[in-house]
Amino acid sequence: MHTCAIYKSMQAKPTIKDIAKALNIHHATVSRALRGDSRISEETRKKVMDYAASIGYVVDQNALNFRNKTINNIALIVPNISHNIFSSFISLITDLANKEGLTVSVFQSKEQFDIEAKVIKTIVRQRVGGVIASISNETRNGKHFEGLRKFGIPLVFFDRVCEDLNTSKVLVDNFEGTMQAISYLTGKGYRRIAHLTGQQAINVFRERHQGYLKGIELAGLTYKESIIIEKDFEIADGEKAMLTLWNKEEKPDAIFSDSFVLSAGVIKQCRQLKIQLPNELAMLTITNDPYSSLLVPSQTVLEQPLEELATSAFELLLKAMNEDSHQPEIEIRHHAFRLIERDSVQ
Amino acid sequence: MHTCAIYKSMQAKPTIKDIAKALNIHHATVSRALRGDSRISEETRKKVMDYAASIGYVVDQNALNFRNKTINNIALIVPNISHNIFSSFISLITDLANKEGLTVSVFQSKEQFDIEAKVIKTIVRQRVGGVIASISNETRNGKHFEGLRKFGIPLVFFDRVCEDLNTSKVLVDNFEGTMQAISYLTGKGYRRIAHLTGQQAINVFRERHQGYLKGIELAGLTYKESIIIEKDFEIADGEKAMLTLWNKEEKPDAIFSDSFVLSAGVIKQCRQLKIQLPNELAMLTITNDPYSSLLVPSQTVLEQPLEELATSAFELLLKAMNEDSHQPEIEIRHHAFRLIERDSVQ
DNA sequence: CTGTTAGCGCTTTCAA
DNA sequence: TTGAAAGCGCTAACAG
Repeated sequence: MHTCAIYKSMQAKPTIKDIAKALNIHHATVSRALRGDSRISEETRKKVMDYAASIGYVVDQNALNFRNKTINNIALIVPNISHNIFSSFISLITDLANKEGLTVSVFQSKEQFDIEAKVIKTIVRQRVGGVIASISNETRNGKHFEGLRKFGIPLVFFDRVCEDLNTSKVLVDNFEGTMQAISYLTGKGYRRIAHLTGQQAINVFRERHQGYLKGIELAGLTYKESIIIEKDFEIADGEKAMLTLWNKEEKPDAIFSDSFVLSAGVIKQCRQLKIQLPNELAMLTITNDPYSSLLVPSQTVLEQPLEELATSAFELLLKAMNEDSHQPEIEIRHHAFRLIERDSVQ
Repeated sequence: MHTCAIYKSMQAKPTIKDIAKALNIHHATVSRALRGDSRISEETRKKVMDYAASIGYVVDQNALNFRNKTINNIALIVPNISHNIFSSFISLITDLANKEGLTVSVFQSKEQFDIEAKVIKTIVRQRVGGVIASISNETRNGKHFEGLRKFGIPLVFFDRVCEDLNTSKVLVDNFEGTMQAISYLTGKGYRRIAHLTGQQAINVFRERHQGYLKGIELAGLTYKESIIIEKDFEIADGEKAMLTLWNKEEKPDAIFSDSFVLSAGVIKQCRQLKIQLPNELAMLTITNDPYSSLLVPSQTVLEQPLEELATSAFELLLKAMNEDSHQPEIEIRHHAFRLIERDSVQ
C-alpha cells in the first residue's frame, strides 16, 4: 500500500467564491445562505440557492471536514471481504453508517498480520472517525492498533478480537453456545463427537474448543477428537480432516464444525467414502451462511446473530465517536448463537 | 443518508507546526524534511524525522488532499454488497486500489434506484477520485450519474451498465456466452431447454435471453420457455419457476439458469418433485459462486471472469483518473465466460 | 539549505 | 442582515 500514486482532481469545481463573485456578495454570505442560516434574508438565500443549483455547486466535503475538523467516514477491517460472514457484516454496517451520514472504507487483511498493520497506518493517515475490526488469523496481539488510540480514533472489535486491547468489543458467546450445541448432540444420543476448528490463538476458536471440551465433559463422554486447521479454511481442509477422522480406530458419529467451508469439505469426503448422511454421521455447523440449507443434508447450524453484532458494533462506535473524553467508556457485549435445526442431525 | 451526524475529531493531533516550534525551525522546512526533499540537510532531516516519530506525528491526508487538490479514494457502487459476485469484486478492487495507495468506499443500492441516486450525490460531495458501478435492477437510465460527469469524476461501469451513458464499461460477453452454452447443451442432445432469467430492462439479462433464443434457433429447436423473475433473485423464485415449468404439457429436459440462487431453488424443487438430477433434467448455471460445486449435482457453470473484470475496470478507472482532458477516452471491454463442466450436465 | 508568504474551500468570530 | 479577516494543515513559489 504505497502512496506514490495519488491523483489530481481533474476539473475546477464551482466554489462559494464563484457564487459570491457572480452575485456580488461576500462568500461568507453565500456559505451562510447555503446552510440555511436564519440571519440571511429570504431574498438573498433564494438568489444564492438558485444560482448554486444552476451552476451545479456541491459543497466540498473534503474542505468541510478539513475546516471543521470533522470526519464523516469510518473504516472497516475484516480478514476477507468476500467471505460471506464478512460481506454480510459490511453490508449491515454500510447501511447503518450511511443512515448517519457516514461513509465506509473497507479494508481486508487477507488473514495477514503485515497487511493488517499497513492498513492501520493508512487508516491513521486518513483520519477516519472510527474503526470496526475483526483481526487476522496471524494476529497475536494488538500493538499495531495503538496508532489509532494515539490519534484518538475509536476502535471497536467484533468477533475476532485482540484480547490484550482495552477497547469495546462485540462478541459471540462461543463457549456457551458450543457447550449447548454439544449438549444438544449428546441429548440426541450422539456419543463420539469430533470437533473441526481453527487456530487456538484466536479467541473464537479457542472458546469454541473449550466449549466443546466442557460439553463432552458434562455429558460424561470419553471420545474427544479435534482437528485444528491452522490456516484459512478451505474445502480441502474439511475433506482431509474427515478422511483422517474416519481412518481412526474409533470413528465419530457426529461432526461439530466451526465453519461452513469445512462442513462442505466434510460432505464432499463423505460422498467419496460412501458415508450416509445423516444416518451414519450427524453434522452441526457454526455459520450463518445462506447456503447451509442447500447442502445435502441441509445443515443444522449455530447461527451467528450478524444483525445484532453489526448493530452493537456500530452503536458502540458511534458512542465512542460522540464522547469527548480521551478515555472512552469501554463496553463489551455478548450475543448468543441461535440453533437452527435442519436435516444434518436426527 | 442525511448528514446531520458528522463527528468532531476527538483529539489534537500533532502538526508540522508543533514540530517546527519544538525544533525552532520553520514548518515549511519540517514539511520538506518529512517528504525527503533533497535540499534539506541530512542533519535537519534526521532531527525532524526523529522528533516526528517520537511524538507520533502522522501526516493529515485530509489536509494533504485538500491542499493539493488530490484525491486518494475511489467509490464502488454495487447492488448488494453481500452477494458473492459483488463481494468478490469488492475484494479484488480493494486489493488493486490499495496497491496504488487508493482507499475504497463501498456503497450498495440494495437494488433500489432511489438509494443509488442518493449514493451518487454523497459521492459527488465526497469528491472521490473515481467511481466503479454496477447498477440496480430498478435503474432504467443514467441521468442520476450525470452529477459525476459534471464534477469530472471518472465513472466505469461493470457488468450491469447504463447503456445510455457514454462511459467506459467492462462487460461480460453475455450474448455470445449464452449462445455457446445453449449450443453446448444441444450438442449433448438436450432438446427442451428452459431459461430462467431476470428483468429484460437490464442489459445482462436481456443479452443472455437473446443469446438463449439465438442458440435455440441455431439448433433448429422449437421448445422455448423462459421465466423472467422481475425482482432480486431468491431461492423461492427458483422453486416456483421449476414448479411452473414442470407442470406444463411439455416438460424441459434442461434448465439454463442465470443465477446460482435460482439454480439452488430449482434443485430444491426437484428434490420435492422427485426429479432425478441430472438424469431427468440437466442444469447449466451462470455464476462464479464458490459453492456451485457443492450443490448436488455439482453445477456445470458459465463462470464470469471476475478477476479480469476487476482488473479491467480498475485499469480503465486509473486511466481516466490520470487523463487531463475533460473528455476522457471511452473504452468498452468485453470478457468471455468460461465453461466449467461438472455433473449437472451429462 | 532554510525562511517567508500565500492560499486551497470553507466557517466563524467580530464588526458594521 | 451582511462584510471583513483569520485560519484549519499543508505545500509551493520565491527569496535569501
